[in-house]
This record gives sequence, structure tokens and C-alpha cells, in this order.
Amino acid sequence: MSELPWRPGSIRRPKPVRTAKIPLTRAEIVRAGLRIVQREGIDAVSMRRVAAEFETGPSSLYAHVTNKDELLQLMFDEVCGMVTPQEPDPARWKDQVKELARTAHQALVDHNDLARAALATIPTGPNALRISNAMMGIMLSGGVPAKMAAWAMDRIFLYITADAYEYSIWRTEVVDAGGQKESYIAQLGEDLVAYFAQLPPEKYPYIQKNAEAMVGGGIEARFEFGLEMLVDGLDKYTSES
Amino acid sequence: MSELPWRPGSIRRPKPVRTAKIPLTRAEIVRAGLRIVQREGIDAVSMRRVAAEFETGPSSLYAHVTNKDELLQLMFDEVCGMVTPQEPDPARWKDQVKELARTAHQALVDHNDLARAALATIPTGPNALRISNAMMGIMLSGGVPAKMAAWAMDRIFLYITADAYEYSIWRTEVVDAGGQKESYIAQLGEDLVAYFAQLPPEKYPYIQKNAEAMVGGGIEARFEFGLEMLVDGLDKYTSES
DNA sequence: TCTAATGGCGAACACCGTTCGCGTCAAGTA
DNA sequence: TACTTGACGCGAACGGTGTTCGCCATTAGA
Repeated sequence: MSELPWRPGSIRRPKPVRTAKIPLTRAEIVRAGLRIVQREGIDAVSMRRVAAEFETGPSSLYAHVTNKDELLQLMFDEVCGMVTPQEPDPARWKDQVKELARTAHQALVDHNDLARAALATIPTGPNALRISNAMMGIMLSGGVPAKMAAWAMDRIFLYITADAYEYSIWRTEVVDAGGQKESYIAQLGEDLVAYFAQLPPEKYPYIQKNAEAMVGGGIEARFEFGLEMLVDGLDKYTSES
Repeated sequence: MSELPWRPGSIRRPKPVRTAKIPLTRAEIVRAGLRIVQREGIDAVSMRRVAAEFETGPSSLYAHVTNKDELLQLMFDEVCGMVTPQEPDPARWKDQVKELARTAHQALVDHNDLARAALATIPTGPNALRISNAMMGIMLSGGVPAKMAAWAMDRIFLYITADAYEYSIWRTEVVDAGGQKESYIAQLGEDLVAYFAQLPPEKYPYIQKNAEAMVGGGIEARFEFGLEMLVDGLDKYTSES
């Protein structure tokens, strides 16, 4: 039997033996990782960097976590735990789908580029399952057949994760440029418009002519637009209508 | 002015001076990178590994490519060049959108997990632009307003890239397990169904009860399902109807 | 108080991207 | 043809990475 990714226990269950310092438990390590990803991005989350948070070396972490990949999965699930789904209300099912999607998206965006770790995973952690279960419940209550609901949920969460990651890339570039968020984004947008507008019209007529449309609109508005495309496309599968 | 990502020329344009061996040009380096990503995945594409393909050290590459990131972008654009869009046919615009999406998706999937590099980029290479331009033309011909078309294109390509990446993860696990594609995927699917079915029903009722629906369906079918959701959701913006 | 084993972690290994500067080789000039 | 000059290939090194191994201190039990 192939190994399932979720293995809740730790390898060794060490008694809290450390005298001073921070205790160095699995939960504490995950929290440290989340602090780092928030402040410095996922590339900064190295075993050494996390261990440094406890003033120790990287090998100390391996008593609580099998490898870096597991640490990232645990971090992702911890973030999933920050999302609190609502009770299904059949009358508002489409709004509830969007609402849950927005909340999950926001939780990811709040943690910088952690979404990249989520993309590389089939989420099977308890908190991720709680969200999946809630989304499933909302769709089922809205009359979407089980198979369609399962697939749609999969696609929507893929979309959420991908957008959150793309979002973080924009933000990273802004941070690299040293803050001044609004003005820098505006500048980058203007540059892109100029770039598209300067393209040879005989080669790229549609892009060249619609340069502003290509770039325009905030990142949040684009997320919302795609979410609406997905949810609207789901409508035709409901049994009621 | 902030720097635009696409800079078609090389830093130095060395004359083909190498005597024997492979010439070591920008194009040849990109091709070598694509060979490696296809066979060994994007994590194997290191400067050292690419340089080894020319029996030299990594520093030799930096005369033709500013850094690894640029190499990955060039590789992505090269793959985009393998996609040949059709002429817009207003009567079939929705089918054409899907067709172009499928072709681009296939090109990405054919190159293992290269999609990950595409996710980290705002695509501005000439071949990527050719695809964007074609997609834009198809949607405009179908009566989608420019702004909506631009956004929808953005969302659809985000979806394509994310799915291609997720696809590659499945395949990587299969390869790691040493081939036997069908049987291994089936095994992994069964394990997942078993995992979902074994969950406590009072905590995860909807998932537990619909374990088979969660896992069922091929990867290609899921891609198609999401694509249809997106394109169907686009319908309401067309002026004709 | 002595023994045994358990868990923390320093050091090392094999990789990574990137930079620096040396030495070679080809082209240009006399 | 011989010499000078300059550019380019690339070896070596720097500071990072994930992970493993085995020593040592500390603690629990006798």
C-alpha cells in the first residue's frame, strides 16, 4: 500500500525536556515556520532558519518532523485551521461557496507565498478536510450532485491556491522594491501598459489595441471575476432549475 | 522605470568560438534545459546540470543567460512556441477557447513540471504573447467585451498552468514509484478512497459519505470539467444573447 | 549513587546559484 | 609572418540548502 501523506503523530514523542528556551514541540515549530513565511516568504523557511528561531541547529527539528516537506504541509494545515466555515444554508448556497472561497483565499494571502506549498500537495490534513467537508456540504445543500460537487470543489480550491500564489508574487516584487505599495504597483502597471502598447500591431493586434484592458483592474477584482466564472458555470448541474 | 521582464538579447553576443562540442548558444542552452525538465523534472534543472550537458562548468552559462530565472522563462516561452493557435471563427468561439486551452495545457504537461516556472511569472515572452493575442482574438470575435476578455484570458491561463503543475505532481509520484503508471494511480486512488471512507462520519460527514466521488474521474476529465465551468461562466458577458 | 538509555544537536556531505579573475586563444595590425 | 591586444571560457570559491550520523549530556529508574 502506498503511503498516505497525512501522519498526525510525530516520529518520536519527546518529553518536554528542554530547561530554558522555547520548548521545541511540533506545534511550536510549525508556528515558527508560519512567522517566518509571513515575514520573509516561503523561500526563507529553511530548516536552518526555523531552527535558529529556537537558537539551535537544523538537526534538532528532525525529532519532531520527518522532513521539510512535512513541515510545509503542517504549516498549510495550520493555516486551514484559521478558516471557520458556516453552516450550510440551501437558499444562499452560491453566496456561501464564494464566501468560503474568499475566506480561504484571504487566509492564504495573509501568509505570503505559502500557497506554493499548498499547490504541491493533495491536502489531507484535518483542517483542510474540515474546509473541504464544509464546501461539499454547501454544494450538496444547493442541489449539486455529489460527483459534480466533488470536482467543482477540487477546481475551485485549485483556483484559490493558484491565485493566492500569483498574488504573492506581485507582492514580493513590491516588497523587493522597498515598500511604497500603491505607487509601485501603479508604476509596474503603467510599464506593462506601455510595453503592450508598443508591441507591433501587425503581430499582436488584439493585445496591442487593448493594452489597458489587459492590465487594468485590481488583483482582488480579478480573483472575484474568476470565482464568479467558476460558480456561475456550476449552475447548470443543479437539479433544481 | 521598473524593469520589464522580457529582454530578448543576450548580455554578450559571443561569436561561435568553440571548436568541437556543442556550440553553447542561448538557444542550445534553452533546448538542453527543456530536455532535462522533460526527463528529470524542474528541480533537476540546475545551472550545473545544464552546463554538464555541454561538458563545462556553470559559470559558462552566465554569458548567455543573466540567471536561472531568466533561463526558466526562456524555457517556458520556448514551449509556448510549440502551440499554434487557429484563426478566430466567431461561430465556434467557445469551442476555440477550449481548444486553445487544451493545446496549451498539453504543451505544458508534455514538459513535466515546467508549469511551476510559468506560475511564478507574468508571461511577456513573444511566444506567450502570440498565444494571449490569439485567445484575445477568439473571445473578441465571440462578442466578449475587451475588459472581460482580458480578465477571462488571465483566469483561464492561470487555471491551465495550475492544473498542469498539479498534474505533474501526480506523475512525479508515479515515476518515483518506478513506473507501472496505471496500476500505481489506481492504487493511490484506492488508498485515498479508503482514507476518506475511514474518516469519522460525525466530523467529516460529506467527505466520508462521498469518498468515491471525491477521488473518482481521471485527471484529464477534471481539467475539462473546470475548463467548462470557466467558459460557461463567461457566457453572460457576450453582447449577443 | 550508579547505570542505562534517550533525545538534543555539532559537524559533515553533497548539492545549490552566483561571482571573480586567471589564462588561453583568436583577431587585428605592422 | 610575428606581435599585441582584448575578449571570452570556465575553475575555484562563497555562502547558502536538506538531511544524516554519532557523540554527549541529562534524566529516569534501580
